[in-house]
Amino acid sequence: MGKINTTQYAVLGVLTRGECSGYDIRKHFETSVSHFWSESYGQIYPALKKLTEEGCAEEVEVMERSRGQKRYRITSEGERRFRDWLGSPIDPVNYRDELLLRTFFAGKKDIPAVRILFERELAEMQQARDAYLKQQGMLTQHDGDEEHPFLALTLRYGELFVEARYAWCIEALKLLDRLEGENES
Amino acid sequence: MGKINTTQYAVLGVLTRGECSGYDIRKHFETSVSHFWSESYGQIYPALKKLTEEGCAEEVEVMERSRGQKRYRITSEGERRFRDWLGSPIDPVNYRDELLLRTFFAGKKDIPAVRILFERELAEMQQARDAYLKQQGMLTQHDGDEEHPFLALTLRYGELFVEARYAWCIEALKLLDRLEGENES
DNA sequence: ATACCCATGTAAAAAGTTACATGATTAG
DNA sequence: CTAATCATGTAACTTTTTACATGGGTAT
Repeated sequence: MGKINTTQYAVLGVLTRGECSGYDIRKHFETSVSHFWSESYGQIYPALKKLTEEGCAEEVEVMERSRGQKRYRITSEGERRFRDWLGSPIDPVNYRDELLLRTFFAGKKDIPAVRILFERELAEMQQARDAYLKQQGMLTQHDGDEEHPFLALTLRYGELFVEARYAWCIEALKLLDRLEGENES
Repeated sequence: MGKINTTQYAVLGVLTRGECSGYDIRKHFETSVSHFWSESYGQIYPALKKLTEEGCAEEVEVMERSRGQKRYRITSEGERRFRDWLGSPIDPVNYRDELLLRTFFAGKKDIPAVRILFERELAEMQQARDAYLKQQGMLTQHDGDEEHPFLALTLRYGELFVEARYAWCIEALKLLDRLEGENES
C-alpha cells in the first residue's frame, strides 16, 4: 500500500464531508480552514489522482457534467485510512515565523523599521479578530450538526491565537516607545 | 544583484552576531531560535556559498583551523542588505497546523483518538513552558546587551503562545468530556 | 462581445529534509 | 581504543508554489 502524505489526507478530509471537485476542495481550503491550512491546485489535483490510484477515492459518474467538472467521492478504504491517520501521532513540524526571526535579529538602529512591522501585524490581528467574530456568528446557525463542536473548537483556537499575538504586538510597541525614550535622553 | 531568500537572510542574521562556521549556525538555530525558526545543513552550506558569491559574506582566513573548520564573516554589503530586509514587508506565509487540521475533520467517533492528541499537546506545552522559564532565567544574566530587549521579546512571544495553546488544549479536553457524557446518556 | 468566474491540469522552479560520505579531535 | 562530538558538504528526494495553457458557462 502506497504512502499517503499530509496533503492527501487533507484532501481526503474534505471528501469525508461529501463528494466534490478539485475546485471545490481548493475553495474549501481557501474559506473554512485558511487560518491553519492551505493547499494549492498544484497539490490538489495530483493528490486526487494519487488517492484514486490508491483506492481511497473514486470519480463519480456524472451525466451532464457542468463545465467539465469531475467529482470525487471517498471510498470505504479511504474512510478507514483517514480515521487511522486522524489519531496517529503528529510529527513535529518546524514552525517558521518571519516576524519573530526579524525581531530576534533587530537592534537599536532597527527600531523604526520593526515598529512598522508590528503596526502592520497589529492591524492584521484586528482584521482576523473581526473575521472570527463573523464566522462565529455564521456557525451558530449550524448548531445541531455533528461536526459543530469541532468546528467551533478550531474557531476558538483562532480567537485565542489572535488575542495572544495581538497582546504581544501591543507589548512590543510599548517596548519600542520605551527604547526610543531612552535613546533620546 | 542576485536574489537572496529567507534562509540566506536568516544565516546572514546569525553572522551579524559575529563570525562563525556553518556548524555554529546550525547550532544557533537549534538552540536559541528553534521555537520559531529552523534550518538544516542542506540549506545552510549552500546559503553560505551563495552569500559569499554575492559579496554579503566572506571566509575568514584562519591559521591553524581547528578540525577543518571554515569561518565566515558578514561584509558591509551583507550588513546593508540585511538591514534593508529586516524592515521590508513580510509576505504572508501559509501557516499549517496539523493538530488544527485533524480537529477540524474530527467527528464523534474520533473522540478517543483526538483526546490522545490533545493530551500529548498539553504535555508538550507544559514542557515548552518550563523551557521558556529556564531561558528567561539565563537571559537576565545578559541584561546589559544591546540585543537584550529584542531577545526578551521573542521569548515573551513564546510564553504567550504557549499559554494560549495550553488553555486551548484544556478547553478541548473539557469539550471531549462533555461530548462523551452526552453520548452515554 | 467581453469580462469574469468556473474548472482541470501540468511544468518548472523553489524550498526544504534526509541520508549519506568523509574525516578530525576530544573525552573517557 | 573507541565513542561522541565537531565539521563540511552533496545527492536524492519530497514538498510546495507559481505560472501557464486551455476551455466552458454566465452575466452585463
